[in-house]
Amino acid sequence: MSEISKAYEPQSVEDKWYDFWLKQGCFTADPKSAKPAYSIVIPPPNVTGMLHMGHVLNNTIQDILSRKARMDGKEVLWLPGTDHAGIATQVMVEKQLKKEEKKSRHDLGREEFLKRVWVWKEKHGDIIINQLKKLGCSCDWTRERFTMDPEYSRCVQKVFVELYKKGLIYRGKRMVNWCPVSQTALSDEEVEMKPQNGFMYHFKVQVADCSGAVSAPNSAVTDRRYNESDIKLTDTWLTIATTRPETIPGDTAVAVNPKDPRYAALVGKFIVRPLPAELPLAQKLIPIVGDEHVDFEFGTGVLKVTPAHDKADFDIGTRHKLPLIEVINADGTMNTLAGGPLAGLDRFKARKVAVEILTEQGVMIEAKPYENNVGFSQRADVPIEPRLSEQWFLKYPAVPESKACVADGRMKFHPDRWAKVYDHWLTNIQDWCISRQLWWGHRIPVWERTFDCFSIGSVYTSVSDLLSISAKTQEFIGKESSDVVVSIDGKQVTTDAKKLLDLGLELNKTDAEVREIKVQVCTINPKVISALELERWTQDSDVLDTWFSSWLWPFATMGWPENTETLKKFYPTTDLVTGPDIIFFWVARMIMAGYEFMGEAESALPKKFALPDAMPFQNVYFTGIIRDKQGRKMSKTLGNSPDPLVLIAQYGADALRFGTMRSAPLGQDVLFDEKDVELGRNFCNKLWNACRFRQMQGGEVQGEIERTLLTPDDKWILLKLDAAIREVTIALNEYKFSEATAALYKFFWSEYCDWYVEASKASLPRPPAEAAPGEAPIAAVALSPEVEARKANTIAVIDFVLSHTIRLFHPFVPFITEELWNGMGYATDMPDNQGGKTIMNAPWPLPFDEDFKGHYGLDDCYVEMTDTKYELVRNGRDLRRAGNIQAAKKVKYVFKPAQHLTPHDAEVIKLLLNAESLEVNDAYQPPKGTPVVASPLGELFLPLEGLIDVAAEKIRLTKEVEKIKSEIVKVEQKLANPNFTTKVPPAVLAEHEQRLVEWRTRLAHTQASLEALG
RNA sequence: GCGCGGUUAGCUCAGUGGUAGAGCAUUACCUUCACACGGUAGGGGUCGCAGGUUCGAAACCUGCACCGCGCACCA
Repeated sequence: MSEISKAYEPQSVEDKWYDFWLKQGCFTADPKSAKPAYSIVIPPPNVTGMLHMGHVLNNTIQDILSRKARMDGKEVLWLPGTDHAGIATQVMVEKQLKKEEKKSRHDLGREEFLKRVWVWKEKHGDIIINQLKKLGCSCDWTRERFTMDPEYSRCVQKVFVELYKKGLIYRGKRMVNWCPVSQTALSDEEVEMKPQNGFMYHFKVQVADCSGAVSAPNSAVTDRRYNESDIKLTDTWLTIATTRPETIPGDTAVAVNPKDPRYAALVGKFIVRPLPAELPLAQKLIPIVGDEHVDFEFGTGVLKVTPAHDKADFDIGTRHKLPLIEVINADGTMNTLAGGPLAGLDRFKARKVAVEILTEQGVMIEAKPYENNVGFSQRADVPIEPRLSEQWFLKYPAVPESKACVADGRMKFHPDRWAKVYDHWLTNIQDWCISRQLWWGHRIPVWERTFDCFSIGSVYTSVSDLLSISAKTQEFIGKESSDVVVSIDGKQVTTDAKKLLDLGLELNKTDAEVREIKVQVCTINPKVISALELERWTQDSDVLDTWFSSWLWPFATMGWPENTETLKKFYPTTDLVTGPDIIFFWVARMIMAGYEFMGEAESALPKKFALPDAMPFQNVYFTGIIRDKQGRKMSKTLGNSPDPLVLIAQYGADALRFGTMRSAPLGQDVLFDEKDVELGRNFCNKLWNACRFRQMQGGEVQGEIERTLLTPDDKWILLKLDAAIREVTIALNEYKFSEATAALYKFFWSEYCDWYVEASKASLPRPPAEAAPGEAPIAAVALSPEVEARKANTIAVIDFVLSHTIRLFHPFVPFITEELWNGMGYATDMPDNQGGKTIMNAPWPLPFDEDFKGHYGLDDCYVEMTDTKYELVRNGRDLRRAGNIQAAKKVKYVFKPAQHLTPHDAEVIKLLLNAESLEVNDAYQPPKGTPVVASPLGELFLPLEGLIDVAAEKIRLTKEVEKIKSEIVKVEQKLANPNFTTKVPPAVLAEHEQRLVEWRTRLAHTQASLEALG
């Protein structure tokens, strides 16, 4: 800090120190260190992502925790990385491909397309990482991970094999949430319910009797064997309510509640389905079934059942063995089974057309505007389509352990109300659909081949034979059979099973129709894989949900499945900082994965990982969600999200960090306002200038404080510093970041700058004024030894306070504090690993112990005494108003002390009053009308010789008197109440009595001031 | 429907039973030699409503209203 600019300029400071920290390896965690470990894994941002305010909030908190831990002497690992964001990344590259080459991914083919994704990743994947660096994040970049790194991929696939082997992963045909835009299945968590304004359509259908009909349960509707002649249309019509008339062609029944007196008798009869209109009557007939699911209060009490396109209807269909008719394609268009006019139309267009057809038929009764909740694909923002398809599912592992660790408080959530949400989700947990019909992601490590049932036992005799694996590989499999899991028609078999014949026949003898069996091999063993591929086995084409890789993040990033030094040192991690919006997506799943793969929870893995408690982190801090000033969520479409990098360029990273922290209370959403960042900048500037003031006093860092020379003001600020250290430390321990910043702000601005710095000027003789141009330089005035000593001691106090303050601030505003730490010379006295090189490992300030306080005479009475002095000053300044005197104008005060006043205190009061002089006069007789304030220290007069507006001042003081009187009445009433005086704790009683005395004193003082005005 | 937050100064928010607070905004004055990204002094609140507990409630309890969120959903 050789050149001290008048205002802090972050641009010239931030990059310099970040480079320095990197070069010095300050962020690199050493697993061999003897220091206690502290670790955090970053919530990996999407590799396609750009830094937004949510990242700023989240990562600033992680950085504060990491930096604080380093100063606490911990060995810190903050492990960074990105995730591959399956859908988002694939869509982004597809868009680029379309734009630049007018091609789809199918034009390129899977392999070539994936090459393009990697090219994109190499080119743009580190954008967000570099942005995090701009923010000052002290991540160990040497350990940066990406969820598609080869080692990471192996972890994901290994985990898949393990879970497959345990029977927790299975493939099944289920109703899933289908996104017609991305054309993939989604998990339940990726579906967001949104209220939609639509219509509730009421239409009528005619009831038919069909006495001779056979409702063939398992046949497709087109195979129905009704005789047209057996069908008797009745006069009864039923009204059905639906929001989705386009699915009518997929209806295979109408359901009523069997207890509903209106309809119970109709169960067993049929209705004529109005769509597709062109079908012959016999094919339009669908049964009326009785099902308890139907709520007869709702709609008309008659429910159309579309088992292929609705989850609840699917269940009804299963109960009544209804056929399924799929009428909607994977892309959301209608297929030919939907009927001529609808076929080929988009589902929403088809809805309109269906309504038109029904209207033409004269069966449409009404369309009421209706708001209902529709599931939307979170990613593509279109309504999802429930769809029957074959997908991979996971039965969640280690659920009881995961529930217990949070419920019994071993893992703490901050704020803890999220524990309830977490528990509720785990209690109602459904199997996780983990397969995605995408190309970008971890391919499912399952190979499949279909065999003719009759060749089993004749051509193939054993499982390994079936796998057509050479003798050499067979041996390998024999050794590492845990690597290879084989299923035949979904049932796991052992690889060394010799009795394939029995196995195969047993599997198939129940159904003569089945002529083929499916054999699955789940493995990540490359030798086995190459053998399989040679034999035309095909790998499952699906990839895994991105969260199926990020749930392994806390240990897969640390070298698992090897038992690495890093894992030993840093797992389980200490804190996790994330948003509550991914509590199910990520947090809950990581906990389950931790128990499953790192702990004793029935893991098939080597016991080297069997940690007594394998939960992946001890504390989870849930941030709020950043909103704009109007409380709206920040979003790209609204354009209400400021670009953090623009803010950093404009105000500095420290300003952004401090401002964000100050306005982010624990667990509450944050309404972001650029004003907050401005506040941060102003704060940094204040810090800068306070240090600048110290620099202007000249001289080296003063390490030694001479206790005999301490003034009451010195003791006051040291005690305030002690309090600030306590407050900030406690706040950080409780994850109350806004409280910590508020405490720092108050201490530094309102106590140190506003009072101490000003008071200290009494001990710091002004440096000689600059000579005006053309004049001879003014010679420095020699100071007396006493004054020199006092000056040096004051500077020592300033250096002490600043060197502590800067450290307290470091986790919040790392750049400016590093600049000041070095620039002010506070680093020079310290050992290299204790702050000598960088403030990053300077020790975190500790509250003063009793010895320290005793040595320096830091008694709490100095706080009270000095507060009284400052209160007198505040009142004295207020006197200027009576004379309408400008703040800058120097005026003469007279002080009539009530007790001994040291010359130093008199000087301090004079300075703080910005007085031309302060005459201390025991015998002062003020002229009538002289404004005065009284305090326990004495009376302070501002002789104005008739300048004051007596009337206005009287009014003000009279109001003041009234206010004080009312306060006195309040306290008196309390004290007069025997209920109060007998029941209240003595301390509170004493406090009230004391307060009454104080108010009475104030009353006397104010009345004296009033009388003085005549 | 179930659950969870919130409601305090114009705005954003602290405040876990004992004198209602901060920042911003605002008013007046001030470029005084660390800082106008600053200083000094001020104005501004029956703490959402109604009950209850208590000597005492912004805080604890009950109910209600409104705002927001999550989960589950009825076609």
